[in-house]
Parts: sequence; C-alpha cells; structure tokens
Amino acid sequence: MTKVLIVTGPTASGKSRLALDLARIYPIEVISADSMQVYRYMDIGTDKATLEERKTVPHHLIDIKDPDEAWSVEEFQQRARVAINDISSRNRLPCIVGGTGFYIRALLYDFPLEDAPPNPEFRHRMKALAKLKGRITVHEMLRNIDPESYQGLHPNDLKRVIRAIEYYQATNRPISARKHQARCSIYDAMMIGLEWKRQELYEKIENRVEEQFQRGLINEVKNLMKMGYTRDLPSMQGIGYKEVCWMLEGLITEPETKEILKRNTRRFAKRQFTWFAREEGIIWLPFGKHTSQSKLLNQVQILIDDWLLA
RNA sequence: GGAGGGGUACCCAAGCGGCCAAAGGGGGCAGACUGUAAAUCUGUUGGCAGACGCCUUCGCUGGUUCGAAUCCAGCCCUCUCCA
Repeated sequence: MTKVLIVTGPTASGKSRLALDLARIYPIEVISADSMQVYRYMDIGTDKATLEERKTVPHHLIDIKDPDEAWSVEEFQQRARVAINDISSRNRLPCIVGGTGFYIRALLYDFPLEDAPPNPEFRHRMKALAKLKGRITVHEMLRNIDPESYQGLHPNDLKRVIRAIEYYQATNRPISARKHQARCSIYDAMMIGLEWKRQELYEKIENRVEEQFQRGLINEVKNLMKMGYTRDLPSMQGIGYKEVCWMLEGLITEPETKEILKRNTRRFAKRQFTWFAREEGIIWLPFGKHTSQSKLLNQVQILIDDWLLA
C-alpha cells in the first residue's frame, strides 16, 4: 500500500509549520486538505504558506481555482489521489496537511463519490418547493424512498434532505446505505494530529486574527471584490472573508469585525474538535504555547521513522 | 428641585395576579455531518436528581392575597425632558 503521511488538527494549530519542518528531514511533498486554500487571491484569510515556503517544498492543491470556480470534495478526492500517485511514483512521500476532516476521510477510505453527481436544476427546483410548501413537505418526500435518512435528517437540514432525494433519483438507492459500507483505508496512512488545550488554542486564534488584520486582510478582501467576486460565492463565505465583506458594506465596524471573526474561528475550531473526536486512527500529540517546536518534531520523527521501516 | 420612563436569568429583551424556572434573540456549551464542509443543520442553557420532583431566582425591604416577576408602600439605582 502506498504510504501517506497526514498532518491534521484544528485551525491555527500549527500544521503547516510542522509540515515545513518535516520537509527538511523527509522527502515530502505537501498536499493541502483545505477547502479554502484552493482559491487563488485568498492568502491572508486562509493562512496559506507563503510563496517562498512553497518554493522550498512542493505544495499541491493550493491556488488551483479562481474564487468563483466550482470545487467539491469529489474533485479534491480525485486530484489528491492523482497527486499521491504522482508523488510516490517519484519516490517521495505524500504529506496531506489540512483541517478539513471531511476531505481527509473521503481521501483515505474507499469512499465512492462519483455515482451521483450534483444536479443543480433539481436542487433549484427543490429549494423553490421548500420555499413554497415548506421544508417539511420536502422532508416528507424521503419518508418512503429512504426511511433512514428521513429519520436521521432534521427537516431544516434542507441541503442534506435535498441531496438525499437527489441521490436516490440518480441511483435508485438510499444515500444512507453508503454509511453502512465498512470503512477501509486504501493507503498505509500515518495520521498525526496536533492536540491543543481549548483555551490555549483560542488565545492563539485571537492573536492570529490580529495578525491577519495587520497583514492586510481588509485589502485582500477589497481586491477580491474589485475583481468581481461577490459575497454570495462559497469561497467568499469563508471565515474572514464574509466578516470583512460585512464591514466593507458598512454593516459592522472594524472592532466588531475582529470580534466576530475571532468568535467564528473559535466556533469553527470547536466543530473540528467534534469531527476529529470520532475519527479513528489519529495519533494526537499534545501541543501548545509552551511546547517547543523541536520537542514536537522529535516525537513526530520517532513515529514516522517507525512507520517508514515497518 | 419638577414631570415622565426603566431596573427580569451570562447579555439584550417580552411578560404585568395562578397555565412562569419565566417567550424571543444574542452569547456559551454540546452534537450531527458521504458532492461548494471555513459550509450547513440540531439540541441545550438557574442549582440538585436517572426520574416523580425538590430548592433558589424577576433592584432592595416590607405589605395585600389561598397565590405576586406581575398589585400597594418605602428605599436604592438609572434614563429622558423641564428648571
């Protein structure tokens, strides 16, 4: 099986930095598992590795889309797998770095996604129906075709309700059946997670937001808007971008923007904690403001050396 | 000094005799997640208990009443206007 190194953890936990350090020891190439770093011109808000850093170590799946281009887990899955093959065929070690747990799951396991592509017209129709007749009506459509999803999905969870119906229409099978497929990894993966105490991470997040403002987050968003990328784009819904959009539209002041951005980032980190908590196979290494980077590196090195030999 | 308004749970804010541990929102906490996932959705939020339930709350003190966040009196804060 192809060996794949994974570095994950909540936002602001120091994943990119660790990857960069590892690159000095191992012949790795980074594949970003980050749903926002794929977009060009969004650098400060997504906290991308700098251009210089990316020159030292090859980075894949960063800056590959314009902010108004479509992007999805499925495309991530395909392209990341291609990248993995490419990297390991050149006898280098693929290193997945990112905090988008869904992406990592879709990548690592036998996780079929190609059987029911999204159907925008259908979604549009269903959304209109929900508006006209209520979300419950749409939810009810699931009752017979996919009782398990009907049970498990809240009527308000329109996106997923519609997707479940869409999936059934495309495949004639309930989407819930996919959950029951045993999860089997298709790579020899070494998963390292950076574990932080909640409070310390939150402090780190607040500092990072301040830095982002100093580094010119506002200008970055202004430029994006100048290029014609509007607030309704999924990319512009990213944390940091939507808040600054509100500010530029005069809805909130700058201090308010910072506070809201800090809060939204904290909440995001919490959602990541929740996700990772039930993800199996991650080796969590304690990290925090008092942990030295070299100590962390040593720990990681021991793990990786062991795994590489096995 | 005079006239009027207001003090409700972490915050804002409804309630104005019993159905009130108290609507709604914010924030907090927790959870879900198989096609834009930094998105989206859900639950919970005085204390104790697994549960029937028990205990402490609506500025403070006292009163009316079978019963008060809701009525009365005094006091303390606070806001607007007039002087």
